[in-house]
Amino acid sequence: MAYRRTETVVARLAETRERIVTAALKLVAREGYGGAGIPAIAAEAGLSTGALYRYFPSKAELFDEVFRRGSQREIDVCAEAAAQGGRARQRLTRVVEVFARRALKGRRLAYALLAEPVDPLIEAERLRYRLPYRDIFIGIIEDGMRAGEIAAQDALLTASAIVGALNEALIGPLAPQAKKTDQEKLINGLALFCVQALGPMPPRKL
Amino acid sequence: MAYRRTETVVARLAETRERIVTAALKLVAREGYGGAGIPAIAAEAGLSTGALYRYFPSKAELFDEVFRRGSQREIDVCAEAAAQGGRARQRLTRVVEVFARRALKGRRLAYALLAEPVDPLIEAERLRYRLPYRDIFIGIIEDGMRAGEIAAQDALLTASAIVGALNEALIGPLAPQAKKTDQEKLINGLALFCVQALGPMPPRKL
DNA sequence: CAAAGAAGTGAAACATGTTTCACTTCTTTG
DNA sequence: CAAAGAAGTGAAACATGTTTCACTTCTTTG
Repeated sequence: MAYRRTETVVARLAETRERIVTAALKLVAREGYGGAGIPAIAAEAGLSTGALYRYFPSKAELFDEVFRRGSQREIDVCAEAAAQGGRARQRLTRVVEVFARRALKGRRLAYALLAEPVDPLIEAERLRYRLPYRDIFIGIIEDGMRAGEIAAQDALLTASAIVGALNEALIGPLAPQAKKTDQEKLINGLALFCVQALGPMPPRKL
Repeated sequence: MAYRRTETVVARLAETRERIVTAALKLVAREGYGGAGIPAIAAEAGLSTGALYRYFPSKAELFDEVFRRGSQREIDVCAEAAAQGGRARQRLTRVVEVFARRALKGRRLAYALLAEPVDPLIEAERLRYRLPYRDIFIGIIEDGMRAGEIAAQDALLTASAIVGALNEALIGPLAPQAKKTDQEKLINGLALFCVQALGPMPPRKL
């Protein structure tokens, strides 16, 4: 045998793979899906179209990773906000504020991740990355019910509705052609909406 | 001149046009967008692919009408539910119940109209038909604020969030592969969510 | 540095639709 | 029923990407 993947090569391969994902994310964040075709991504990553296919077997699989990468940080930050203790309503408020504030800061990418029309094939991947948010809310709601802070309810339903409410209310302001809105007002309004949707504090059991 | 569009012909043309829209709606409702390509729609309407293009200059324009047709009835029913008087919270509850109940009854079509991944080109058309719902909610909220029934708030924000909450909470149950859920519980849960999100009754002004 | 095995190239092939167009059929009129 | 104008046909052309592949370049080993 005359060739073996040496450590250096393996490292470079990993680095190239990484560069592809980064390039895709960059293009999506800058130009949306229109500017993020395979040849453009390959070029941005500094390699040929054909070579890209040594790293990802299809565009769908590449974008699975792109979404994971793009979403993971946001999800982590939200999860952290949720984990910081306090009562259910406080935690929910924190998460909503963090989520909305960050989305409004990285608008173009947030728009692509949440709402920009995209190929059906890829849409399926994107949809998957809503679930972690929903699960964060489910956790908060269940804790709140257990602690008697919020009335008994279907946590899955409430959590899904909150996710939908956040996304839909943000789509307008996130859209590339949106005129700028008062962000703090929007964030506070959204947090209030979500907290109120949980319903009033239930009467204390004796 | 040897040919003139006679009334009969005009009527038949209108009828054919109508048949195209109906065929498209039928295919979408039965098989989703995968089964609703131009040739399939033409065949279902009983004419050739080429002929269809005498009635609609492009697929996007055809689907604009398809969505209008598919949504208009629902929008009308919701608008009617909103118009039936009562206080803001009652009206909101009625609209949410009507909307959700009807969506759950015509599941496949509702799924296609609300959530099924679709070509970006067509997605843009579909998005447009969310606005009427939002506007219905805006009307209710503004009436409620004027009447002092609900606290001052950004009606656009609240209405958007409600639309998003309804859609997202329904997507799961509407998806073709969903296991069946307790519909009445879902409907009531959604209505409660939305009403509570409006916030508590404001203190009466003296 | 020759041999072997991978990785990289980029033009061409493919895939998957939508849309067009040369031709045919139908409808109307005188 | 001939002439004229539309409507209808459906195979072919187009459009718009993604994906492949014959070939080249690079890396490693003995």
